[in-house]
Amino acid sequence: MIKFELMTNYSSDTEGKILEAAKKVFIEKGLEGTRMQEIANEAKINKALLHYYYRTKEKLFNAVFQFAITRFIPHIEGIFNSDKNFFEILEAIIEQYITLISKNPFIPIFVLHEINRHPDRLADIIKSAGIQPKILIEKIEKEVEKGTIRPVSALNLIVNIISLCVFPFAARPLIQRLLFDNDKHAYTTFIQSRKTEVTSFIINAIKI
Amino acid sequence: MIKFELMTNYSSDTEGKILEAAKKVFIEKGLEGTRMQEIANEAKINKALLHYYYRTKEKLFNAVFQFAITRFIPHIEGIFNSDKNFFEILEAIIEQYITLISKNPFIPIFVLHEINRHPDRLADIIKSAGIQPKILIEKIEKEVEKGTIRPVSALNLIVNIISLCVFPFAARPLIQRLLFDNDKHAYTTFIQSRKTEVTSFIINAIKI
DNA sequence: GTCTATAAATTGATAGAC
DNA sequence: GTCTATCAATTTATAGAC
Repeated sequence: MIKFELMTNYSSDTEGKILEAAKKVFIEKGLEGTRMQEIANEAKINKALLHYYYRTKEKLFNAVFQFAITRFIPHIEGIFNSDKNFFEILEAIIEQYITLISKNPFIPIFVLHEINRHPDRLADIIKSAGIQPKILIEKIEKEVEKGTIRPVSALNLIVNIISLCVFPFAARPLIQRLLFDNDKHAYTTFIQSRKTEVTSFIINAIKI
Repeated sequence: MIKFELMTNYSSDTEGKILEAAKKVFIEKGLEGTRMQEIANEAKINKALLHYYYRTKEKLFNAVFQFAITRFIPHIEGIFNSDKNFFEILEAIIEQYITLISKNPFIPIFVLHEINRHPDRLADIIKSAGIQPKILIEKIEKEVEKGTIRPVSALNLIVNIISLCVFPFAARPLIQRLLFDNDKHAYTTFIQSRKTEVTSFIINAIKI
């Protein structure tokens, strides 16, 4: 019989409970806004037990931060291996990315805040994550050469795509209050509508 | 002779030094990441003097937060009173907004983080700031009726404009490292290029 | 592994002299 | 108004029993 530890990939159930609790609290409140006691409460264990599994607050935070980065940076490798054309690839990336962040809506503001506080933390993670923006840049420049899209700056286009996908999550309180009279459901519906709205906006901006 | 207090609009020079120091530290490190001692050092005064002018950390923070909000929300009233057409208005808004934030590049991530931590702080400030998104919404919808621009969703267009202007500042460490090999100057040049890049991107996206 | 109790360090805020 | 000294509360981290 398969043990629970193997299924969850944690070496113990308690360790898993701690990490899940830490994710919830750290991502919502940030490194300096989080109290170890609150994580312990969330995990329904004792505070001393946190330090038994993760010796310091810093180490526990690093585990959460690494997780958050993987949810923040879009995974687009698989999409290029399909037989889609450039516009269909764009559509797939945007749809997947907004869907991903919808499931972790606090990730953007958490990551943005923490990398501004400690930019050095990024250096190591970027290497281990193996991010390759060059592939996407070349893809865009090739489309420009082919004449499929306008002669846009590849870097600007990439930043535009990510901006349009991510920013509405980071600015949720502002958008919800100013544009939707603090109506939570209206905001959520709006976000979902952007999967197609952002796609058509970008395609109109770059198509010949 | 005009006194220094009148010129700076502070009731004393010390009060001004404190507020300037508080802006610098709070905006860079956030409410919970800031130590009163650090503000005192920055202002080159004693810690007790902070509490003499602003009784609590919270009150000092509120003063900084209110300032930050005024630098974060674009001021577009004047632009509508000119004889510009819709595309020229768009261009002016984007150019002014990116210029404004370039002068206060840490404001976006500060404001976004703090309004996520304490969304209730927004309610009061929004009222006193007198922001009117309805004017812009109606302006966009009128252009759609006239047939000047595509039938876009006004709310999505507004969010798109702000996203494209603000996000690159909030994500600076990520963009600078991933796309510019951590070259500070390359990033700055890129940001300036966006004044025209974002404008033409949006115009292409919405023009008939 | 898990707990209670407590140490040790940090930090917001105040008292009181000048 | 400005300072030194200190309080009081919070919070990370550890010691030690079970």
